[in-house]
Order: sequence, then structure tokens, then C-alpha cells
Amino acid sequence: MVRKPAPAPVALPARLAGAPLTLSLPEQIAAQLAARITSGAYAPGQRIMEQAVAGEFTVSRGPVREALRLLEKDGLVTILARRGAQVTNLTIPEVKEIFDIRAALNGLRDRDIAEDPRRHELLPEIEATVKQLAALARDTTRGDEYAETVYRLNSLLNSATRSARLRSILGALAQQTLRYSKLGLSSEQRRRQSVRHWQELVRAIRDGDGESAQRTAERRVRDSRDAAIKKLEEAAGK
Amino acid sequence: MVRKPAPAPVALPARLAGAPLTLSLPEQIAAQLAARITSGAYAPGQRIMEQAVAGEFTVSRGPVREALRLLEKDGLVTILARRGAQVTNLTIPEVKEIFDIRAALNGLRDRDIAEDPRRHELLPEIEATVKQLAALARDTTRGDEYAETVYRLNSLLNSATRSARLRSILGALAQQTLRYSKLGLSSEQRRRQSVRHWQELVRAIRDGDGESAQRTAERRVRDSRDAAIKKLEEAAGK
DNA sequence: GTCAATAAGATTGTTGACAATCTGACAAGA
DNA sequence: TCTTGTCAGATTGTCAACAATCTTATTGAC
Repeated sequence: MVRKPAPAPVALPARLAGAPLTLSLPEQIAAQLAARITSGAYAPGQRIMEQAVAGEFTVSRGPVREALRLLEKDGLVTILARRGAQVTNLTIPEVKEIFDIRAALNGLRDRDIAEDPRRHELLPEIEATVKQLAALARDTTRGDEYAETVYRLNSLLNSATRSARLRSILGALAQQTLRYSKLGLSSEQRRRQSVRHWQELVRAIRDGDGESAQRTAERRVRDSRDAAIKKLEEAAGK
Repeated sequence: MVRKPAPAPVALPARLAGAPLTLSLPEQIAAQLAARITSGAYAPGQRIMEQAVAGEFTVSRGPVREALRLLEKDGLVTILARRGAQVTNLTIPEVKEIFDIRAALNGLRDRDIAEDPRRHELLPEIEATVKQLAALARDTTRGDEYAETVYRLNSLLNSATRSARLRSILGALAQQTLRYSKLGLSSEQRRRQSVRHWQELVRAIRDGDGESAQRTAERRVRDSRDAAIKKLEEAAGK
């Protein structure tokens, strides 16, 4: 696989414990494939064949197999024995399930952040992103940008949690539902409702009110769920 | 690897969609290793080397690598790049995190079951197991048996959920905390408290009271968490 | 005695080839 | 027309060898 030309190693940030500076070969391949899946370049249900990927990245099939396992862990790909990998294709009930799990765990996450004594260091960046969100909510010309900012905000909050497990589970689930979250945020009314939830969260974090942070997070994700499901059912019904 | 001699294929039950009848080689190896880890035969922190496992099962390192990836997905093993796999060694805060996630998701699961119209088919088996539990709670001579019955009861409830994702996440988390759950159920007082929660759940399922099922599940797991953490801190402090 | 550099051994990462299994097309029979 | 059997090609599963990297023991300097 062609790696980017290594930049001169000047003033690199301290590497995290256990996190190598360079992505392993399987991780690089997985990242590329993940981008294609979440962007829709690979359609749901589409098969991904080891040999073809191996050829494209000029590696052998070994690393490709491992990359596919990594994607399976994130739920982006479904692997069947002796039948290989295909882009995960979610049914409407499955999308609903994922949103329900996200609601519960986002609640846990946001409560943890609101109760973290170090929360005031994180607050400025969160608040700034929510302000961006408020501005975008009214701009009907930029459709997906709102949803992508919400995704970024979620990533920010994920990295703020003290629980590494929560981080990894939520990261995977958010990636799987990204496309559906976009669906649910297409109306201006929904975006305004979403902004109100986020502003409520900012307040809860500032006040250290974990209870309230949890409640608003759960409601926010469930609203998102209901909007997405409604759109999906409309699309399926027609 | 030595597979069980294939029994004559008479009247086999319909195989589940996507679930092969025979476990793949990596799955068989993973199952063996998982048993050793949860039973304590492999100690936390212990390294697991590919060559050694491959030699033991008379396979090459390929399937062993995949087996280790599977165990990593379940959190039983931690893999570091270029340093291989070792049995996951949890810190006290990490154990706490896992119990918190379990509390939230068990709540979701038990609510789903209580609101399932087909719940009356499942109830007898659940009720019978809870009765066993009540009997075991008073018998001080059988220490781990209570905890193992709780584990079985949880597996039963997991398989009853309609959400496959919940099933797999909860299965992995329960396995990871099995050893600590045992710790938290060593006193008779705790076992009696535990039985009361389970009886409350049976009642909630019978009544179709999802709200109540969720509440009691969350409290049950959090009580379990607190008891386990207390024991761990005592052990660490001495 | 402590610390750093070095080298040998051990271990993981990757590769290409071969084996086992699956898929889809085609043909034969009901 | 539909089902069943067979076959060739495609694809995944496994293996053994080699390369890259890490770990550990040893040496030498301060």
C-alpha cells in the first residue's frame, strides 16, 4: 500500500499510550473502506471482495482480511462464513434499535461529562460548535452540513468521556447511523428542535447537572430516531 | 484442529439465517480460549502467543490470529500492534464503566422484553430460574453457583431480546464482568437483595410494565456494581 | 551500582500458493 | 415450466516461509 510520504518528524505530539503513531496496514485499508461506505460510494448490500481490494491497494489478502474484521467490529460490514464481506444493510427495526442504544449510552456519556470536574476545559469548544449549529439551523441552503456538524459535536463529546469503552461503542454506532441521522435533520423545524436540545446540554454541563444532561441527551437521540424512522417508512411505503 | 466426528445428519433443525451449523476453525479456537480466560486458567495480563496456540491446536497461525481478533471484539483479550495479545486486565474504574453500561443496556433489554407481546411464552422459564435463584440464595455452601445461575438467567434474557445488537453487546460485557459479579454476590445479604430485584422483574414482565422492568434492571446492575467495586477496593487496599 | 547502547533471540506482520467451499449457468428429467 | 443435478469459475480458508519489529540479556562507560 502506498503510504503518504512521511513528513519530517518535527515537534510531533506525544503519542498516546498504546496508540502507534502510524496506522497499521489493516487500519489504513479499513479507514479507506469506511469512508467509501459512510459516503455511500459503496452501496448497502454490496459485496466487498478481498482479491479486488488487495489488488487496488497492492497488498496481499491478509491485511485486507484483517481490515474487513475491523469494519465488522464497527458494524459497517457484515461477514458471512465462506461468503465474504458485504456492506451492512440495515432494516428499519435495526436502525431503530441502534438509535435506542445510542440514546441510552449518550445519556450515560453526557452525564459523565457534566459530572466531570474538568468539564470547564471542554466547555468552550462544545459551546462554539453549538453556536455554529444554531447558525446552520436557519440556513436552508446547506443541507448535510448541519448533520455533519452534529456528527463532529458527537465525536467531540465522545473523546471527552472518561470511559474508553463508551467511546468505542458510541463511535461505532454513530458511524452506522450517520446516513439516517442526516435523513432526520432535513427539515428546518427538526433542526431547530435539535439546537434547543444541544443548548440545553451546554447549560447542563456548565451547571454540572448530570441528571439533566442525561435526560436531554436521551430525548435528543430519541427525537432523532423518530424523525429518521418516519422518513424511512415514507420512503419504504411509496 | 480435531473436530467432533460429524453425527449422522438426521432431522437437523432448520439452520438460522447466516449462522453456519459448524463453528469455523477460528471460532472453535476462540471458544476454547474464551473458556480458559473466563475460568481463570489464563490470568489477567498473561500474554497469549500465536505460535504456542497454533502448536497446541495443530493449526497454522492464520486461524489463531483471527480467533484472537474475535476475542478482542468480546473484550476478553487486548491486542497491541507488534506486541501481540494478552488477557485483558481491567482497572477498577474500567470495571465500574462496564457495569454502568450494562445497567443502561440491561434496562433497555428488560423493558423490551416486558413490552414484547410474546413475553408470556418466555415467562415460565424465567420464573423457574428465579425460583432456583431464591433457593440458592439461602444455601451458603454453594458459593459460585448463585452467580452462575444469574449469568444463565442473563443469557436467557439476552436471547429473548428482539435486538440482535443488544444481544451481542450485552453478551460480551456480561462475559467480561462475570468474575467481578461473583465477587459481589458472596454475601447472603447481597444475594437476598439480588433475588428481590429478580422477583420484581418477573412481576414487571408479567404485567407488561416496561417502565418498571427498566428501573429494576438498572438498580439491580448498579447494586451489583457497588458490591463488586467495594470488594475490589478492599482487595486493592490491603 | 546505575544507566545507556548493542546484539541475539523471540514474536508479530506480510506474502504467495494451495485447498476447500460456494455461486451461477446449463442441461436433463418430471 | 419447474425442479434437480452437475460442472466450471470464482472466492474464501489455511498454510508455511520470509521480513520487520520488539524484547531481553549483556556489555561497557560513567
